[in-house]
Amino acid sequence: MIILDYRDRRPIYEQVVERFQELMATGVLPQNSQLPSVRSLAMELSINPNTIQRAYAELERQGYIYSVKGKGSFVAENSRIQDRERKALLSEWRELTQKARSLGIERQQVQDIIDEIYDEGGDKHD
Amino acid sequence: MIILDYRDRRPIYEQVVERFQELMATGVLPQNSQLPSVRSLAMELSINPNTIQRAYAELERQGYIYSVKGKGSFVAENSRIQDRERKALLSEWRELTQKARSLGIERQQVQDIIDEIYDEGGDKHD
DNA sequence: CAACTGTATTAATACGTTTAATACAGTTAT
DNA sequence: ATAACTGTATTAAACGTATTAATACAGTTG
Repeated sequence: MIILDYRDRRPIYEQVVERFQELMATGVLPQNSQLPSVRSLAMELSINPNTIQRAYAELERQGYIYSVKGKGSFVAENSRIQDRERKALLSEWRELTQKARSLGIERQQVQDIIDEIYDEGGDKHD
Repeated sequence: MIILDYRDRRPIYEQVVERFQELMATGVLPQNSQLPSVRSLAMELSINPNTIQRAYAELERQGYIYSVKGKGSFVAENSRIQDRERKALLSEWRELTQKARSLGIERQQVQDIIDEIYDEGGDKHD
């Protein structure tokens, strides 16, 4: 479920945060479903529990999960999460598109990529 | 010309590298034009010359500039630079677009942003 | 020769991440 | 109640990297 990339320069806890955000945004982790415990996930990834602790604390701070002492950590209300993720991504996407234009990339070129991705592209929708 | 963002978590030398790449890719710094000297730029940004030295070394390693002892540092052949920048950006753009689709963002929505940017958008072309 | 250029090197400092080792608090099943 | 889970908090050490500092050397230019 979680894969660490040690060549990635970003800290581990941040990779964990981002990965869980993806899993929640895509619905793989449904609302109120339980995350692995701090200690078990640390064991599984062969890292220190404190690092997972930090990742979970960050996820909770951002409203992605809620934690209950003695019980565990759970996915927060999903609709909000997906909405937030989409907005963040679209904002990033807009920036990058503007940069593309400023670099003189033709409209047709980005158009082709969109067609490619949205026509045949990866996984099916319902 | 160069602005440092100390809230940015990336190292200073990397910000300098990226900023110069932009200036070269957009043609603000034409081929063979001279970059500010290591010491003068360090002075201007109120940072250590070694940091600029590192940024320039990285730019040279990546083929963006060439340096001549006693003379200065200069922008390398520009066509290659712009080509490389475009390819790098398009690759990043494709990835982000795929992520958008996987998050369930509609084709029309990204289409609208493209239209917005490429129709009215920022600066004029020739 | 003076005043610029780039380049190299060594040391010290600072900072953030991660680990380690605990401890405490709440839940659950036996 | 006790063992075995959960989350949470804290302190210290280790480690890597970025940055600064202080030089030194080499080449160019007027």
